[in-house]
Amino acid sequence: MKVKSVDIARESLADRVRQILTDRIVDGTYPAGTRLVEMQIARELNLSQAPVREALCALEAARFVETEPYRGTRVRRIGERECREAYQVRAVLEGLAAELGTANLRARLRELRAAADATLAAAKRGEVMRYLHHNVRFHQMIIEAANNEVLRQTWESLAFTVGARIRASRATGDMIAVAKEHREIVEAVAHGDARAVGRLLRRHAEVLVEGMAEV
Amino acid sequence: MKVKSVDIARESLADRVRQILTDRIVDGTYPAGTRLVEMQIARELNLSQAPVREALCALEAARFVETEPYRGTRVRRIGERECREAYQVRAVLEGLAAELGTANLRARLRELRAAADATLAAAKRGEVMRYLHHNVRFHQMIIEAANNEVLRQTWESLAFTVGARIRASRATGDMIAVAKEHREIVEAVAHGDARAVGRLLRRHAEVLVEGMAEV
DNA sequence: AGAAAATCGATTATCGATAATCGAAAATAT
DNA sequence: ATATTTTCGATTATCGATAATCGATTTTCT
Repeated sequence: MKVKSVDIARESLADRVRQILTDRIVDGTYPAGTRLVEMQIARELNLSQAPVREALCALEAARFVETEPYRGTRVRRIGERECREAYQVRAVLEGLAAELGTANLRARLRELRAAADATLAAAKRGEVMRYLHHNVRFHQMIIEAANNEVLRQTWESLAFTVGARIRASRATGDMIAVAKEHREIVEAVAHGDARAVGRLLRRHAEVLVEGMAEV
Repeated sequence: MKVKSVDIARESLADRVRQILTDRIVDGTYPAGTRLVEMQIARELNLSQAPVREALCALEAARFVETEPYRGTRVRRIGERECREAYQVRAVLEGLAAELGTANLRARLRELRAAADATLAAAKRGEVMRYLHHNVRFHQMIIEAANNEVLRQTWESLAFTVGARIRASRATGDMIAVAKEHREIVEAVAHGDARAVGRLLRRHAEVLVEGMAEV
């Protein structure tokens, strides 16, 4: 009988490689522009080129990296323009989410308000990472309330574009102002005013776009 | 001096495979649920497993197919619900495009109107394929006018979900009604009324959702 | 010296073969 | 006869090696 080492591996090697590379890109170990050389990574992780290549293929699809034929793969660089564009798209997606999901959201009002409060609290204390965490959570709740899987995935596909830029720019400028807007949004949800929620979310994203500095 | 044969092959094998498989999925050669066996395809095209596998990876990312570890890949089946969801998302994307791009669009009003007219003409003659073609073209023009690359790509990523369902359901019900709405939209563009264009487009997509029958 | 051509090292793209895994069918046990 | 285990064929996942291509460097020619 074969004993599976510890069976931590229910996933394929390629999946694990993908996860590792994703982490490194997100946490800044591989900054924008870094070349990802297949055999280098393969040797480091003690495996062959194939699973690495597959992981890179997935990362390219998620637009984390760019690949040119015979020229290799590098971590994608996200410009101010692209980030602005992504914010505009996200804004309407969240606006839609609001109109679809305000009713559901109202049922979980307590939770939503908690997220908003946590965001504000972190902002006031200047705890950037915590602030970002709760901020994401707040928006995520809104998206999930819409109960529209296509919407959720589409929204998530923009997360990297937006997130990378935020981290890069350290644009934590007016965290407090942003967090306060969350409370406004919570109030609109409490009143069940879907249109208002949508409008606030769209404006919310627009403000963030304005507040973005060039790097 | 090197003469590049005819440079028909500037793309990798994997790219070509991807194109071939995409075509077959879109044109119905591989209906939903069809298994895509790597070595089978490789033998048919006289190449090894690797490029086929890479192509499948790309198709999975585009959500044309689904892959389960050690269980293979099959053409994705798109349900009524998912299609409805995709339409809702598309609707707000086009609404955004309208508000961003109505000014640009106005400059190309003649072209837009031509597309709308062609759609209506095809609808009246019952030429389904031509109708679909011009219909897509019309919406594409609106998206492109917005001059927002993230928006364009996001919109395009929904094309399969929506298109597959349309072909499957043969839901050509009220082509004429749809085409007539296009003319309304053209008029709003002519007046430069971005808000109205946005509203019309959102309603436009909603109507299509209603008109969708279960298969 | 300066431009064109040949060479070279590094890396990707592809190949052919093997290992791992799955589902179903066959064999065995109760 | 039914339930459990074993075997088997098919297919995916991974490997190691080779071919193709690229950019830079060196060489050659004028």
